[in-house]
Amino acid sequence: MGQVLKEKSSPDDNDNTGKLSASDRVAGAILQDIRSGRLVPGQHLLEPELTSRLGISRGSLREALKHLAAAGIVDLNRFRGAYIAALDRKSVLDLLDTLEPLARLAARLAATNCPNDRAAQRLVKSAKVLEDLRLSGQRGDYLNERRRFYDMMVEMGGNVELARAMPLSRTDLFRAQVETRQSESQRRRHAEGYAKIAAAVQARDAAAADKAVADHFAGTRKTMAELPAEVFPNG
Amino acid sequence: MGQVLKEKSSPDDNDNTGKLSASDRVAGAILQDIRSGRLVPGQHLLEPELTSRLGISRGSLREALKHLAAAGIVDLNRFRGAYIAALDRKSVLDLLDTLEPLARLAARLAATNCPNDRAAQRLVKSAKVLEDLRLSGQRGDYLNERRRFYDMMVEMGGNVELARAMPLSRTDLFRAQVETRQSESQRRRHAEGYAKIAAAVQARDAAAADKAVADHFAGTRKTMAELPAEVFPNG
DNA sequence: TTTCCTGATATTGTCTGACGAAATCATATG
DNA sequence: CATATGATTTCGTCAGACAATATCAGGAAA
Repeated sequence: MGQVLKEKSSPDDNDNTGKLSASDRVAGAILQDIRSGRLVPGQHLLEPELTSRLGISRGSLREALKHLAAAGIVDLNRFRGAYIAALDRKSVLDLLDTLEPLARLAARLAATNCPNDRAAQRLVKSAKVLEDLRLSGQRGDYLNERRRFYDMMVEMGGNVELARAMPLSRTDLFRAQVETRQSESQRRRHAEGYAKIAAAVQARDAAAADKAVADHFAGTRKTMAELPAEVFPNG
Repeated sequence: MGQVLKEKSSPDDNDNTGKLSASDRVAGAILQDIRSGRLVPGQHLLEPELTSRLGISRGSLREALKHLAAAGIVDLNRFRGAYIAALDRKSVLDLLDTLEPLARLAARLAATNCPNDRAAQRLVKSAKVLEDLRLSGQRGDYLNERRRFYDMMVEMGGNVELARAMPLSRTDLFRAQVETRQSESQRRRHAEGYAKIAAAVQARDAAAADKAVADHFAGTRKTMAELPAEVFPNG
């Protein structure tokens, strides 16, 4: 699944009442722990540890793990358990190639279909928050806000299928791997990318939004090329 | 989530031994039943019926349903159970907008990175099989071969993340809705689209492959516009 | 010492049974 | 006919059990 994992009630939630099932809470908690750094890519998830820590039964936990596996967040190995997925360099570049056309579509749609000025302003605000968190905030806060930025942009575009297909949770995963290894200038480049995207959307300029996303991805590819091999599994 | 649901052992399978878990077998069986028409969009899936028919426990079934829900194949409603997802007209058009850039990327990659002639020939062969099945075959056979075509093309391109992100299972879903309502000419247009894509890939012409996919999607949009409202839920 | 085999332990995959919560259905009542 | 009420169904979740498999520790052999 493209993914389709959010923690709060959202269009793709499994229930419409606002109450989350146990497995959804668990899936959200694991995602949150990945963004915050509590769980790291490659880490082995033990059922006994998780069930006791989260206070749920094995059945609910296993449902959550199936959900996360479908989203590519964890790898399930028969009789060996669940591991937080770890992306090697090729997978990261493949993921960027895959995400880019979807993100560009999202940006074009947001610029075209932006329902009102308040929505665009929220996007700009989110970009500003990212700029602030880049310096002051915790790592998890930055990644949470980044996710919020994408979710908002997709929602503004009004294409419900896009929200499903965009592999944002998987991107969170590689961001979590990379986040602590970036230089200040790389971090700045990243945060500024969102500001430019938001500005283009606010200006209702679809072509500029498309280009802003393309530039943003080019910057990310540059950063990936600059990172040392130890950041990725298998050299 | 893009999807990530295959029935046989495949790159995204949860085990590397070739043996499938019970929940994966169930998920595959449900997908197959959708393609073959045994299960129709909107249908309510009852746990007691499925556990007895498939001979598995409720726990395994629920794991499978979580997996399918993450892929957008079933809707899970708290205390109301699982329903085969049904796409209204807007969702179908949104899905086409989302899938198109990914399919074009897949075609370009396949044309560029096609490892050997045999692979390209298999793609052409698959397109021919589709042309045959269009007339003679069962509905499920056509949709299965169509899925195989996409899987092959993606694999030829060598981008593993693309396989995850492409919402092919969700497309199966809307194909299953639409398949029996198409005219002969619409069906022919669809099958011929694959032949043109395969030819461009075989010629190693990325630009032509990209255009062939774009044309194919344009044809599908046309077909969607021609279909009557009763094909889709909610008019 | 190093390597290989073997058994003990740990972990997962799966099933069964149970119970409360919520939805659905049938019936009675106005 | 509409509505309220109780019975039934179905789901969400848990606890416990057992088999299959992987992992690890310790001993035997080179």
